[in-house]
This record gives sequence, C-alpha cells and structure tokens, in this order.
Amino acid sequence: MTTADDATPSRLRDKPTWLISQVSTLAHRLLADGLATAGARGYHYRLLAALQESGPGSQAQLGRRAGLDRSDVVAALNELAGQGYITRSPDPGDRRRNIITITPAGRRQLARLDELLAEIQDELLAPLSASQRQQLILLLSQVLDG
Amino acid sequence: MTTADDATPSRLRDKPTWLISQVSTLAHRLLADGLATAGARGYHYRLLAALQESGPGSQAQLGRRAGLDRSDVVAALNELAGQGYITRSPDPGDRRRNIITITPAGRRQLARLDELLAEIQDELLAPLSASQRQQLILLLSQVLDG
DNA sequence: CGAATCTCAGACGGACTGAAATGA
DNA sequence: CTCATTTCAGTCAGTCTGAGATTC
Repeated sequence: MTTADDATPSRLRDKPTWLISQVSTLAHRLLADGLATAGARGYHYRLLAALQESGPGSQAQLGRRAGLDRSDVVAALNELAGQGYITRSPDPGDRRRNIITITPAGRRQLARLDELLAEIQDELLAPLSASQRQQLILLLSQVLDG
Repeated sequence: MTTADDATPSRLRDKPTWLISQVSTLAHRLLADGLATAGARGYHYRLLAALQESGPGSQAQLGRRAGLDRSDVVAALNELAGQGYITRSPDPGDRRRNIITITPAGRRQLARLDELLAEIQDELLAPLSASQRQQLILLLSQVLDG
C-alpha cells in the first residue's frame, strides 16, 4: 500500500484551531528541550521572572503571578532553593507566610534563561522574516485580547 | 493591596511561544465546549474525517491517519459505534482485522460537526478581519512546515 | 470564630508502552 | 514459527482537590 497512512485529514489541516495546536506542540517541545539544557523547566523561569519583576512575595502570590497551581509552586520552589536560586524566610509580620526572595545566583540564572528563551523564539520562527514575526505576534495578541 | 497578583510577567507576555500556548489553550476550550454540545469530542471528529476522506480501514490505519494513539482508537470507536456512526465488520480477507466503515448517520454527524467547527473558528478569530485571518493561517502554516 | 497560608497525599483524565491473545 | 493486529493493563507527567497544621 503506497497511500500514506499518516496523512492528516484535509479538513483539519487548514483549520486555525488545528494549526495553532500543532504550532503549540512544536513550541512546547522546543521549550522543554532548551530549558533542560540549562537544568530548568518552564515553571522555574516563570517563578524567577515573577520574582524579578514584582519583588519578593508569599508562595501563594507567586503562584498567582506565575500562573501556577498552588500545589506545584511548592515543588518548583524546592528545586529552585536546592539550586540556590531563591531563599525562603519566614515573614516577620505574618508567620504563616514564607517570603520568597531571588538570590544573586538566581538573577544570573534568570539572565541565562532569558538568552536561552530568545534563542528558542528564533528557532521556532526561523521560517519567518522579521516583519512576518511582528505580524504573527500582533495577530496572536489580537486573538487573545478578544 | 492594589497590585494585581495575577499579572503575567512582562517577559512572558511578548514571547511568541507564550502567545501561541495561550491561544492554543483558548482554542482547545472553545473546541471542547463546542463539540460537547453535539455529544462529540475531538477524537470522534478526527476519526470520522479520516474515514470520510480515506475510506474504510483497519483500526490501526485509522489511528495513524487521525493522529491518535492506537490505545485510544479502541475507546473512541466504541463510542462512535454506540452512537451508530460507524460499524465494525470482519475483514473477509484477513479475519484478524475489523474493517471500520462510516454509516449514513456518521456522515450526517460529520457534516454537523463540520458546521460546528466552522462556527468555532469564527468565534476564535472574531477579533480579526478576513484578510488578517488569511495572514494568520499562512504564517502558522509557514512555521509548521519550516 | 472565620480566613489565609503552606505542605503533603492522593485523584484524575490524557497520552504512551508492553505484552498477551488471536489469526494469517 | 513469524508477523501484524487487536486489546488490555500498567506507567508517566501534568494538573488539580482535599485535609491538616499553623497563624492571623
């Protein structure tokens, strides 16, 4: 049999929802592979970025800012603490809370990850020209903001 | 406190990988909700489309054509068979195989789902003009085939 | 008291792997 | 015996829910 078994049905190939999901899968793979080379995952980047931009905070705050489930914040922060990128210290004003602070090493790691992420964007958008990339970003933002 | 806890870190908001993943999440939600109103899931549509376009086939063939894991094909076909949209019949030439065939009711369901899917694309791309939609489709295809 | 926080354990559906059973 | 197919059981990462302890 010469007919390709893995041909996607044509009514799927041209649907925006399908295209987006395929590109998203591709992007996710590039991200996970790239971050793994730096010993990180997406969660770590998001948490470090939230810390850098909004300053120290409680774990619950961080989870909301980074869009992580509260259960997963714990594990990710444990890993970041183990690598020396953040520190936990009790909030003197509210002893229920841990105050999470990014360390100098954490800032350096975030800078490394920033570069890495930029390379991954380039890799993903390699087929597009600079102006096409701008257009794509604009169109996607428009769809998102509804 | 007036600072919004759920503000996405700015270094994420402008990254194509982030935008794509957000739009993909949105699309997935619209799809699942829309298909549910017709008693279907994405798997069902993909299988019916593969059947309609490539004709009857074994379950393994169908799985490959629809991009489904072979383990999941079984369950999805059971559901489609229960709704009367497909039939299984033994392959007279190879009695290990079931030949899956779409029924007239299955074709009608596929037609309904086609309309539904078109509405969902409209809903997703509502913020864009017709020419912008074409551009988005083109750009995404380019990234994929890159 | 009610409300918020941190932590852990387990649930839960989606997707993949392995292997048994069947038949050519 | 071999090979492909069908099917089921188990795994696995990702996500979410619930409960308990603590503190406000």
